[in-house]
Amino acid sequence: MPNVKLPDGSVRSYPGPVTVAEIAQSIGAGLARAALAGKVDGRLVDTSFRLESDAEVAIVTERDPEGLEILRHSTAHLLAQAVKELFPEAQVTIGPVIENGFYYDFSYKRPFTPEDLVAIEKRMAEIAKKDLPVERRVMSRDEAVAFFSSIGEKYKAEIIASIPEKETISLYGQGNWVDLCRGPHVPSTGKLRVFKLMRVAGAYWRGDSRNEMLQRIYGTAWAKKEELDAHLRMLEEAEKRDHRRLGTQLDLFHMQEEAPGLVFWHPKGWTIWQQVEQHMRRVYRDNGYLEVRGPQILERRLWERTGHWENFKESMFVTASENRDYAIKPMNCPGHILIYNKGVRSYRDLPLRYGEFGSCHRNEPSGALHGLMRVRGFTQDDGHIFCTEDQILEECVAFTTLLQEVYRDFGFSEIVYRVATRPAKRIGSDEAWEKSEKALVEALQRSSVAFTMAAGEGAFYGPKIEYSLKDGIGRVWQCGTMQVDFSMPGRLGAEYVAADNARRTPVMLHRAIVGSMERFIGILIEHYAGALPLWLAPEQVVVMSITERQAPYAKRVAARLREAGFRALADLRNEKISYKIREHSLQKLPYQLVVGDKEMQAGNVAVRMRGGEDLGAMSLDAFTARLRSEANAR
RNA sequence: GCUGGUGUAGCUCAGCUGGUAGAGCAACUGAUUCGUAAUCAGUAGGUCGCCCGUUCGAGUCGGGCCACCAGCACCA
Repeated sequence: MPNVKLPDGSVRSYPGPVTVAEIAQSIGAGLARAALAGKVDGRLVDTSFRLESDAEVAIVTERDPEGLEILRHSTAHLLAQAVKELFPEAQVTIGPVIENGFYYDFSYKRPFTPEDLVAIEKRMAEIAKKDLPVERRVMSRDEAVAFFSSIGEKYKAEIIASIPEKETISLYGQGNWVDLCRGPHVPSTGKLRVFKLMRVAGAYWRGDSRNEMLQRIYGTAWAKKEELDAHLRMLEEAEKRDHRRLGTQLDLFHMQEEAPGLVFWHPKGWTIWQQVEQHMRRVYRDNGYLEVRGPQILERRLWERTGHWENFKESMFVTASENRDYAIKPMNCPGHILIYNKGVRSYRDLPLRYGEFGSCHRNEPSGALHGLMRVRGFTQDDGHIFCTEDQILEECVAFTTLLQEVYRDFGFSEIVYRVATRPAKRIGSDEAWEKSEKALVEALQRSSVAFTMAAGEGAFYGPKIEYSLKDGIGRVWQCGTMQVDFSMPGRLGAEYVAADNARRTPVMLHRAIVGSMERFIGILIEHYAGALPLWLAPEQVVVMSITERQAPYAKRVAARLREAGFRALADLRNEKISYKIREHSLQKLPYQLVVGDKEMQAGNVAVRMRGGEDLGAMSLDAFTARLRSEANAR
């Protein structure tokens, strides 16, 4: 006689064992219809789940986040069923839920085409309409392996065979289609109404590039049609913000075949770069960093000593001269150690902080290249802090604070923190790893921020904190990093004289805030959809004459703005004012000044802001004061 | 690197079954001198990604390569 406690605190008693569906029905017919699953004592179950004893029960509907996930998961099954009906020879593998949707991987003799997708989606809708009941059953592991082998699903059999022997396996069936699955699932296919297949792409079996490549079909699924439409609109919006597209439209940079993965910065793009670089240079200066500059090319033997040759020689650009081999630097730290090594360092000099806008080249695989986001030639705001073990914590805390300030300057308020720990392929002692991982964790705890652990994702020479920022449309970009390195200073012979006059090896901290300048500018472009804030905008003000009569005045106004330190230009073309406004609006200039006879006579400018707001006429001094305060505010 | 797709004027794109290229915008010239998101007219602009092949003839068909796009793998 189970007593069921509902989320509102009320308790209902049932005469005997009762299913989640029956509980929903007893509460109301509407809830019974909406029920997708149940939550019994915090555990998600099917609506067919039968309670034998007292429990806390919640009915999960599409309004719950878990409900949406179940909907998506069941839609992945629906996809697999449709594919098997249309292409019986296809083999199923896995079909998990991902952000905004799901995918399912298939093995098939040929790739699926866009036309196939249309047919599959149609079949999915047909199956959903039949409202087939979804039924769960359990088997022992060996039975399940035998079952999937018997129906020719060798990938499924392989997955199940890797599950521990004792576990029971749940299967879900709808119509004449059965899949291995932990569940839960919706009670019937009729619950699946709002979905859309998005694309096909290759994906390796079990995520390993040595394995066979499968066909992955991506889809999206939602509770309501309006949500799907909103999602599709968001994708369109993201496409409009694409930095590659805006880079062309706003004439910021370009890339071309002769230099894959390398950037040609145009005058306007380079102006943005300079704003970012000058800002970061101020950050170095104001926080105890000394700016340095190392050479682009260093001898191969040096990279052998650092361990990079062994780990990354495939992705280093190499060159030779006379009898010696060189590599174009893929990172700046060895150069900084060589600078450190010139001269005897005392413990009194530590922490010693070097910063460089270091230009690096890495021969990234062709398939990885992506606009400014993944390039072969990039520039890091790379800093290295030489310190003692006792100073690590303090430096990490200070760096985290600094990074938060810089991200705020650039307009990013949300930061995601992760600590990446020792990978399988690594150098250095376990004690050193232990100690440095601890220091990173403690630094974040001291900074009072929430963080997650990423086991095995550290660099080969040390663990790291990864700092990611969230952009204007919610995407997360990893930019900043703080890495402890107990190995490289020793490998390159760095040392300092301690208080007891002994020679010790310093710890090196690798740190970056914006990371790659190229990528960060790409992120800025997308974050602001090209409409950069005043201090970053490549062109800040345009002065537009209405007729030729105001040309000399417009020129003078633009010149005075430039003298005041702003990036101003004059548009004196013989075009209608509305034409000029349209052009400069498309170029996303923050301010447009209209000067006609009225303004010229009064010595004023008529101010139009980006977005169309008309601020009316004001004196040039008043306008300059406004610009100054806006630019300083960041 | 792997799977699939794409590559035509500065940009966006059209060009059916092979018969030596077309539009809009931009550019240039002229007219217009105009008050808050496109004035009118004219002109010029292309080794159709590159190489090889099939053919009387290739932007179009076949092969190879390159680059880009999506995803996977990778990312010191």
